[in-house]
This record gives sequence, structure tokens and C-alpha cells, in this order.
Amino acid sequence: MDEVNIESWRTEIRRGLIEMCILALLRRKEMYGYEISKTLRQITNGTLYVEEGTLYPLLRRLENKGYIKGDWRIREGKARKYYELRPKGLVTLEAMIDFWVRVKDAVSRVLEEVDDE
Amino acid sequence: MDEVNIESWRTEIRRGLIEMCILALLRRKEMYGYEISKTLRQITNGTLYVEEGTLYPLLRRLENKGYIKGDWRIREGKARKYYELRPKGLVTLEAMIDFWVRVKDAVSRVLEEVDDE
DNA sequence: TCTATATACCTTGTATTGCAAGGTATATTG
DNA sequence: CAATATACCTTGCAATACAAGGTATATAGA
Repeated sequence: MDEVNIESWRTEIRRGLIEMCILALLRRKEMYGYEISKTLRQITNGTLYVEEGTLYPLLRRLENKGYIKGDWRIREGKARKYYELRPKGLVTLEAMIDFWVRVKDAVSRVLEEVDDE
Repeated sequence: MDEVNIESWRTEIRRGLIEMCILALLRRKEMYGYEISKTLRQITNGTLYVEEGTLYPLLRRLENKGYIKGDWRIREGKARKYYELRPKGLVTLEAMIDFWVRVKDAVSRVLEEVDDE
């Protein structure tokens, strides 16, 4: 009857990761929203995508926290809002990566946990 | 002034992972809520903990979905609700682990992404 | 010219969830 | 007898992802 459906769970898993990945992309170079969306999808083969209804509010949240800063510019005849990583965003990104590594290891330990006590 | 605070972000990251880890623990043997909470905290050195306000509603959600099944028992003079993993939960867990591996790799790719194009 | 598509940004409403903070009840220890 | 640990539970709040809608411009093809 009802198939296994982990779609909403996948959303949960992506939660937070998107944020860290956006900061990581901006560390490399400034980018605009649409570009971030496409790049993320491409690098991760679709595993980490961001819907626009998620992306734009998220960018504003990151800006309000002082992690990134956006500026409107015209390039290639197109009006785009380019975001750059701020120092506070860099420090935050580094803290996030630290925690991410800890979480990865922690989950590995739980998943590998076998009956060997 | 305001320090970098990624506490709420950490919560985001834990989202979903807790669910997968609980199913993984129950794959090994049946456990009761309080035991799951303590075990998770211990295996992961506190990185993945579950507040009780999170745990018990979560266990009920997992049960409603047919992933696990709980039974009240008296052991060591204590009334405990033991949960066991159901077949549907096992299939789900395996799908989760598959996706988790993909996500881990995807994030690694984004984080390692350097100016080498 | 007209249309379709891609680019690029945005908003509203809904559903889901983690957690703080409260609770109950029993068993154990000092 | 008090404090602590065990073991479960509920309510209300805040945060967020997404669907589904929107606007506006540029480009390519008929």
C-alpha cells in the first residue's frame, strides 16, 4: 500500500547543510542567488538543491545576521544581486565545518555500531 | 558584540539525523526511550543528543508510520516501553543511509571546491 | 511581430519539527 | 524523609522548506 517515502526526511537532512554550502560557495567568490542555486545543483548532482522559495528568504536571513552582503549590479545586461562573504560569515562557516565533521563522525559511529560489546 | 552563535543551526543539522540514528540503534536490538537517549549521547560524545520533548513525540511519529513498534514491559522493576524495528522501518533506514552517503559526498564536494577551474 | 523559454528576483500560506518548560510516577540512595 | 535518577508524557513557541503564486527582462525561433 504505502511505499517507503523519505522525501520529507530528505528535506530535514538538507536543512542547515544548504546554509553551510552557500557560505562555502561565497568563500570562493561572490555570486548571485540564481547562480548559487544552479551551482549547488550542479556540483552535487542534484542532491543539494534549493527551491527559490527557500533560497531568497535564506539569503536575506544570512544578510540580516551579517554573514553576507548583497549588492545590485548590472552585468551582461542583467540586474543581479551579488552576495559576498563577510568576515563574520567566514568565522561562522569555519565553526559550522568543525561541527559538521563532528556530526559526520558521530553518525558513522552510530551506523557502524554492531553487536560487539 | 554579538558572538558567532550557531546553536540553532546545530539543531537544524541534527534534524533528521536523530531519526536515522534511532532506527539504526533499534536495528541492533530493541530499546526503550530513555535508553535510546542515553545511548545516543554516549556513543556520539554528546554531539547527537535528543531532548525528551523531541524524543517521545518522535518515537510516536515513527510508530504511526509503522517503522517501529512499542510494547510496555516490566524489567528490573521498572515499567518501560520497548521499541523494536519493523520491516518497513528497516527498508526506510536503508534508504536513509543511501541518501546520507550521497549527501556526505555532496557536501564534501562543495566544501573542497577550490579555485581550480 | 509574437510567443516561448530562460533568467532573476520576490511573497504568502501551510506543514513540520525541535525544544523549553512544564508535568506525573516510581525506585534508589543518603 | 529528602534528594536524585529513572522513565514517560504534553503544551506552546519559533524556525524553516516548499509549493504556488507573482513580477520583469532578455533571447531565440516561428
